[in-house]
Amino acid sequence: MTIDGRIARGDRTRAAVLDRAVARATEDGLDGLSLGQLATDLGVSKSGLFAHWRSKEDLQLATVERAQEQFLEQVVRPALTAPRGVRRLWALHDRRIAFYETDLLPGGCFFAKVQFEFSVRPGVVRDRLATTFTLWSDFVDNLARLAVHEGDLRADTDTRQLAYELESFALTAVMQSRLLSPEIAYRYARRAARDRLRTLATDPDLLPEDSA
Amino acid sequence: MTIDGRIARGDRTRAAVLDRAVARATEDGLDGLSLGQLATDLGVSKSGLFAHWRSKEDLQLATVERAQEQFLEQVVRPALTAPRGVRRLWALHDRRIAFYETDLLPGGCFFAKVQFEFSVRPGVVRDRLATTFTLWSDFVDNLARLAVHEGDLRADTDTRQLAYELESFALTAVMQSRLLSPEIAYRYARRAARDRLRTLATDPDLLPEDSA
DNA sequence: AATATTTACGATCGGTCGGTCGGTTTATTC
DNA sequence: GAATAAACCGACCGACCGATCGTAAATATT
Repeated sequence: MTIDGRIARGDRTRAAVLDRAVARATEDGLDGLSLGQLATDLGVSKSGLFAHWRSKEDLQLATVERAQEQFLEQVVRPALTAPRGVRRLWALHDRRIAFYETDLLPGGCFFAKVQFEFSVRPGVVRDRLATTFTLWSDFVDNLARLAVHEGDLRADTDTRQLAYELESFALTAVMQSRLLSPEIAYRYARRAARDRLRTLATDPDLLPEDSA
Repeated sequence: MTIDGRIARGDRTRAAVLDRAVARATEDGLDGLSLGQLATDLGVSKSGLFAHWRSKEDLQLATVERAQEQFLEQVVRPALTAPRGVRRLWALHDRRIAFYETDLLPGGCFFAKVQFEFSVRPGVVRDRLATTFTLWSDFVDNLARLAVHEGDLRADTDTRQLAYELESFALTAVMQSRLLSPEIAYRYARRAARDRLRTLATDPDLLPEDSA
């Protein structure tokens, strides 16, 4: 046990490992993740990892959970401070598609990468990813419902459908930005979301102009 | 050399290997693709593969090309027989999102899987994938331009943007169908595309009703 | 200071990977 | 039927993988 208020050594190690694991898995995937490389990166021994996690799959699961935490901290929570209504919805989408290409996480989108990696392989990791996806989708859905309630979106808006479409634009932007050009991909993703939100908005002028 | 009209032995082997490679890579990725497993599946020797391709990367490239051929043969070409105008555009999208979940290619979408796998890794394979993507995107763009010319879509339609959005819906459907539920994912993808096409169509009734 | 416990390490295991090599089989040509 | 060349195979290599184990160092408790 440890003294209250003081962080245990093991906890610090675990945190460092998982942060690094998220970064590496974003590039190489959760399967391509090499425990030896991961340990070398951090200057620790590979065998030490097995003291914290029983198997590679356990570490993969923990990595997914850590990535989810990062996402909630750095994307979801800041978006809650945005104005309100459809503007908040827009801010959330905009922050999301920009999130994975800037200084925050320059390696790309962890979830886009990993979701496709495990989409065809049943197991605990895939189940965990599905949970993450549902959680995010529900969050967007709730924000959209709120926007409807606040009068920014039309009353007959299918908020679940809207959440799906915003997800689609973000997902494609992440892929295209690497495969082709980030500028083009972002312009498409932003415009698509803005146009969609405008068609559902009670007042189209609530959304910013096309600043491409 | 071989007698005319008769297929060389090596050609048949190459074709069989690549077809199998596309299937396996769709599940495990192009990196996760094991040459030993691939050879065992086909009842050939692993070393024999190196007689046809110099390295694994060479085989990966050939696999991408084969997948593109399959896509052109089974998705693009049949769609050209569809009526015309916006209906043809719709038929193409519909066929595409259904393509990867039916008996045609039950393993999922090869390109969705592989594009994310190589989106962060520069190299010849990624360049080849970008080519494939551009080719597909241009094709949809051209069909959309044609639909404009035929009077089905509004004259001010941004066909390139439309191609991007249709791509987004298909991409997300492929991922969601595995991660969550195929039925739901397809309903979303179909509805999103239909709604989008309706907003751009000169006559919304050209598109079928929501048959969900 | 002595003890107990967590944490980390080096060495090593069995297994799989991509790739090589020498030799054998198969099909075609003369 | 001999000669030729493409196609193919089994055995093997070094490198790397995830995982195990006994032990040493660091920390906490007494």
